[in-house]
Amino acid sequence: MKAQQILLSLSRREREIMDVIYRAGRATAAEVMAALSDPPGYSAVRAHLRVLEEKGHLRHEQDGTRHVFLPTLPASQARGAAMRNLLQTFFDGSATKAVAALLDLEKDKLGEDDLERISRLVDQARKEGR
Amino acid sequence: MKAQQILLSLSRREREIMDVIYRAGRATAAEVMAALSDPPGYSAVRAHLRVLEEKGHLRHEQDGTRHVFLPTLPASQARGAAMRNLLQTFFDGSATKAVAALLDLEKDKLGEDDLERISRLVDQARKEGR
DNA sequence: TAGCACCTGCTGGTTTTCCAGCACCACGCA
DNA sequence: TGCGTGGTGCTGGAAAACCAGCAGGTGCTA
Repeated sequence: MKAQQILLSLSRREREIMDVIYRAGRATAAEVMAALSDPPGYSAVRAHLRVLEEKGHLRHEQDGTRHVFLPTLPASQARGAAMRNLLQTFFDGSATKAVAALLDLEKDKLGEDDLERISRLVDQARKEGR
Repeated sequence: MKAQQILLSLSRREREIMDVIYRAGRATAAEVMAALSDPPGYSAVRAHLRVLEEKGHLRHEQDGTRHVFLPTLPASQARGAAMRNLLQTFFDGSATKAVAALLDLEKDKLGEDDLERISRLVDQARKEGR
């Protein structure tokens, strides 16, 4: 399945749950429930997790007696797909515009060292592009 | 309503439709339908648009005999909210990581002039931060 | 003016989502 | 061993989403 299609195949709650799990990396049902906005009951969360696992978006590992859920699609790929989508929807496909928005959005939080690091990233990209 | 909450208040189709409209800036029902994946009938699209308007996410302008729909929330704010959300979900809140992913994702498409432009953006942010 | 193309508003029924409840199992401990 | 805690799987029914169809309006043109 194409990563882009995944987003469209998820219901609202399902997407929210996937977000939580990507954010955390891995999570138990209780942790997912705690992170949800306006959380439903525990069994409801579990039902969603089961469905997501059936659909192939999640898998779980046994940790003692309970399950720890993690995404099937590696975070790196999910990141890429999400970023691409954002780029298309809001930035006209232009990475430059996205960087501009990013810098503006975070300007209060970014320190000199962060900017220095970003600067080096760009320099490196220029070298490689040559 | 907080911009973040908006994302959660939309159903799958609704979100898809909002994406289409943000992408286009403004669109008629027919245009929205054309842009949807696995598109439903024309009346279905119209029903969604009506609901979205009732919910306050869209408004429309008259263009001759038909309606052109546009987002209530300005694109700039929607962009910010979406970016912030992406940052939190996939990049641990770190703009630096996001830029790195962005450069990597688009490395084949970015020309020297793009990188030059991005570089200047960073420099400017550094000056302003001082 | 009649017919056509294209739009709008609304409604009802199917499908999907969403959730709480229930039965059961494993473990720790008095 | 008996009980409490905290996990699991499953199910049915309410609520929401989704969609097609229909009635009606407007403007164009033959």
